[in-house]
Amino acid sequence: MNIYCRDNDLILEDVKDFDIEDTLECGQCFHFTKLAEKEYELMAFGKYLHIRQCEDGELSKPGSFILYDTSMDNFRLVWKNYFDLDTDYGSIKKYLINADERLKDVIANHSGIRILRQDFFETLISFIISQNKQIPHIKQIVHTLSEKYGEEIILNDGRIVHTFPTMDKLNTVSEDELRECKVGFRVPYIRQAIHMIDNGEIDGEALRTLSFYEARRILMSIKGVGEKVANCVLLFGLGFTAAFPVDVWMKRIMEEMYFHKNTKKDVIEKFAATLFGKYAGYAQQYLFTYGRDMGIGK
DNA sequence: CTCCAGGTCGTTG
DNA sequence: CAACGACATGGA
Repeated sequence: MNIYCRDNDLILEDVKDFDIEDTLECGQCFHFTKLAEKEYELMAFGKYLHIRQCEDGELSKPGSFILYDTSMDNFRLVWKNYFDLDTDYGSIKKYLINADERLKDVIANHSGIRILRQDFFETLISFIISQNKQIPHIKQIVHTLSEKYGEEIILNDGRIVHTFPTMDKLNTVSEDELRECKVGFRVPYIRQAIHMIDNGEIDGEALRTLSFYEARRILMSIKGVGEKVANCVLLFGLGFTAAFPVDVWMKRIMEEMYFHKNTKKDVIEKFAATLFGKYAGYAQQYLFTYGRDMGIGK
């Protein structure tokens, strides 16, 4: 990967295994807006990013991206890690294809997916909201929460965008105010999660140092956080790449590919842990997107 | 109008 | 343990 500045923009060239659309649209994050083909704006870690993936041939090398109005410091501090750009996806793909040859086609379908390394708090709240909701609804609620309680960022053109609210800010929001954001029956879940973080029972940085199962056990002590939501938080918000969230889609896909019969979620999860090991989380995201694309299971 | 959504909880068999 | 309805809200 080559990096250089051009005016106020940052140019990335020769980035392997990265497609901005694959990565943002695969259901792992919710706080972004599509501006045009392969062009997005997004907020994370209190920062705003306008990014465009170049057409092949537009710049001297393929796999090029323009990060508008972004400094090298900002990139190194936030976006490099957010997009997981230090991870070699080539070797991960080899590992997964070695585990099961059929993953070759599954990965080829959306080979530019990367597992975003997102903020713990935002991931936790977003996936508590996600239960029994469709992705567009989740995005809508995350945007509403941000507009009401996030920090303002004033862009160069004068437009105002909002970051996802901090834990301290959401901690001051009443039940009724939360309900106005359309989170419905999840209000007490969100409030309990915030409370447990506020009083120190839950600490994102501390969770990172624990074993996968220990960290998950603690996350699931939050009412409203079950195995699936906990696994999403572990994978997308805490860097546990072995986590394998099994939702309705994954259940259908795994049943179709491996079990050929109705199978319980925890059985599927154990099977995936055995087959895909430390990279189960990556496999999950390739499989999820593949299955959704193919419309597996109606 | 009915059904269901990147689920989880509490209650019954 | 396994099965099942409830839960807010919005879109098909």
